Amino acid sequence: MASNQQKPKQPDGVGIDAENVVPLIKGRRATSYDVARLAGVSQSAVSRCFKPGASVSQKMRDKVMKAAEQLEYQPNAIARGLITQRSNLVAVLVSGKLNLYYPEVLFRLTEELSREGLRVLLFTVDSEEETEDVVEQAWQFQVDGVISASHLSRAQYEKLAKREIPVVFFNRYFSDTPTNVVYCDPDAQVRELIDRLVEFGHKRFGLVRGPEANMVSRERARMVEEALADHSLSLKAQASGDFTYESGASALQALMSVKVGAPSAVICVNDMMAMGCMDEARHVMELDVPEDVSIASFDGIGTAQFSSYEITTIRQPIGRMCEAAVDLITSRAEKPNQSNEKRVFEGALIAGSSIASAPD
Amino acid sequence: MASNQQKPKQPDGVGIDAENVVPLIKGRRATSYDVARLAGVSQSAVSRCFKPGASVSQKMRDKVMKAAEQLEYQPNAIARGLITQRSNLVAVLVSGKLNLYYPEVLFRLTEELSREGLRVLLFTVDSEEETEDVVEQAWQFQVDGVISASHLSRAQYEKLAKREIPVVFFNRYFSDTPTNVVYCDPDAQVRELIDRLVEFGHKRFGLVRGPEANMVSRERARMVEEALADHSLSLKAQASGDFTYESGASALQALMSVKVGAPSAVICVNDMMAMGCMDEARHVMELDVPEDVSIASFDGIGTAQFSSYEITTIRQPIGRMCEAAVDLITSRAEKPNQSNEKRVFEGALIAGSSIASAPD
DNA sequence: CAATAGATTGCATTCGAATGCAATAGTGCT
DNA sequence: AGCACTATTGCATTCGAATGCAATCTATTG
Repeated sequence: MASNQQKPKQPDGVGIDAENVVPLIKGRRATSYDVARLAGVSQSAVSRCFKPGASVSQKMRDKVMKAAEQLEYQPNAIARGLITQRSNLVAVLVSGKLNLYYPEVLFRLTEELSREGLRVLLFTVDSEEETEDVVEQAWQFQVDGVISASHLSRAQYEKLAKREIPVVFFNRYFSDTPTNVVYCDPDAQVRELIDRLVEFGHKRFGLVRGPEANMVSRERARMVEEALADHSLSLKAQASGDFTYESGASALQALMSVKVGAPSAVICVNDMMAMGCMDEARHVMELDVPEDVSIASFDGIGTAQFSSYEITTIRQPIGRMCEAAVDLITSRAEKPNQSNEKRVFEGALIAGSSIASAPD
Repeated sequence: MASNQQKPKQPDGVGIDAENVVPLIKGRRATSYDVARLAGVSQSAVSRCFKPGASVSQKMRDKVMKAAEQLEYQPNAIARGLITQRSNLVAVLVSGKLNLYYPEVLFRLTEELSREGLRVLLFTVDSEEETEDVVEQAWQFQVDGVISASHLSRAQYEKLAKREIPVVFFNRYFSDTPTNVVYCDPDAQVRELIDRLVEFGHKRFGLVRGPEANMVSRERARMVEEALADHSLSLKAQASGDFTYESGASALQALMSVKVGAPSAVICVNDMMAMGCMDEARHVMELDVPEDVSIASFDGIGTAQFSSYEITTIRQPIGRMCEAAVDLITSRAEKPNQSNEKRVFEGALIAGSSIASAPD
């Protein structure tokens, strides 16, 4: 062991701290053995000094730390991961599409994870087909958990579950399979929003959905329809997009291109499409928002509150949701057999300037 | 070796493919030894089957692959990293601030890296002080390279360089230390932009900078000043922000709050601040853009082209820059001793609707 | 001062895959 | 069939840190 490097002729005696200063070969990392040799202790002692809560005397700790500093030693996370079976990596799956919701979630998650000593292994996923590759990669890297804010096919989810890798779904879930979920339920706020719009005299509602396969979109759409039904109203027009700005713009065209009875209020299932709608209305169709058409949506991303938009929207408490997601991961990483948990958060209706009384 | 699990009473003979179907204990990963046992071959054979270009017969490959599939075996990237000294991880440093330039770069980099079989270890860094931690983490994980689109202190850079970890600076560099750099040089487009503004009759220019310590901001500001000097003009007002929307909005207030001689054209060193300026002008100060004040900037992010903004800006070829960054990393990971390289790209002037003739 | 519990330390092994080297199998040719 | 090569395969070791267990040291108590 530790017989790499031509040994610098060291006396057999346990020369504490002798001139063992290994002439660090350029580019070669110092290992725990190097530190041990320099400090005149065993490798296990070095290992223990870097493990919080291990039984080490102060004298030992000082000696080792001094040597470690001299050699710029840092424990090798790869080797540690191999033996401990914990990589300290968490795979985070987001969509690569231009939907600014994702960066907000991603950066927040990164922050929260790093607070727990976990690093983010980032994957962008834009379709179910891609999930196979991603899951395989995550598995290869022995990630301690997976947080998915994007697609994750059921088959791949089950592969992870079977392998006992904690998975947390961020604002999405399978309706028929229990999983760990962090979810924002905007039901109450949807009612509040629709109430308000109805008070404003709106009767013709349009909806811009996401892809049919998307659960968040379906749920939000369902809530809108139910809230309308409470007022004995129903959707007059629908269109769908893919959560991007551009698709929101086209959707508005579709909704408004009817001869008569175009909606006076349009609800989009996310902010990004609402921004597209609003711009299309104002700058292409020359409609006033909110005078000619009211627009409201979901998410509460920063951009949608820029003063060009000020969209009335139902905000997700992203910060608390990210904390919860990380908490679910860490607790499951420690005790793998915990049952699934669903943490639900309320939304918050943000009053912007994108809704107003219905035109006559 | 491989003597975990109660051995299922297996005959000593080299039973090729006998009933060695290890009853995979739930949660335990299959290792190359498990596959080897089931296929009746050696562990090294399994390893070779998963190494592209290794010398393996077709018969062997079939046997191993069949067994691997049965056990859902995937090589363990951690163990592989330990022995090969390559982790296939690349640390990417971006700013966590709400500047939408970063997500664009990040997602694009992720895509390009994954094309090369590399994974992104994400770090958000918002100040020089944070870089120490980040570099230490990156080092612990034995990353194959670091791409920094955010802060990275010189001391930390040198630590990485000394350890022969390839580092690529994305659109930033130290003026006095050679490094690997991918950079967009907008010099020609700045001249073009200023020419155009001068033709439009502008004489009073304002500039919104970033933090003084930031190189990109300094360079862009210098180019603007030089281009103005070519027309015997100089800046009439300056303000600075931190690249965010909000700071752009405040900056505009500062620039315009003079009694007389407020600038008729404002250049921002990034799009995000330009969006803030524009919104502040239009929605708070009730100025028309571009009639009362022209606004132009740098970066060319998607959001700045939404029809509420359509900012005239100098776009960076982010796609090609990301490709270049990845290329620099991979080539250095293979041959560590290559000299530093700086790849410079031209910008492109995007004509938006945010500039017009100077008001009288 | 001896005895004993408790705190430290070192030894030896382990994690899972890659690889140099030696052994073996397979091929082509005369 | 015999020989010379080349293509495959297996053996044994390695990467760097963590950890159970045994050995040693320290402190406390009678």
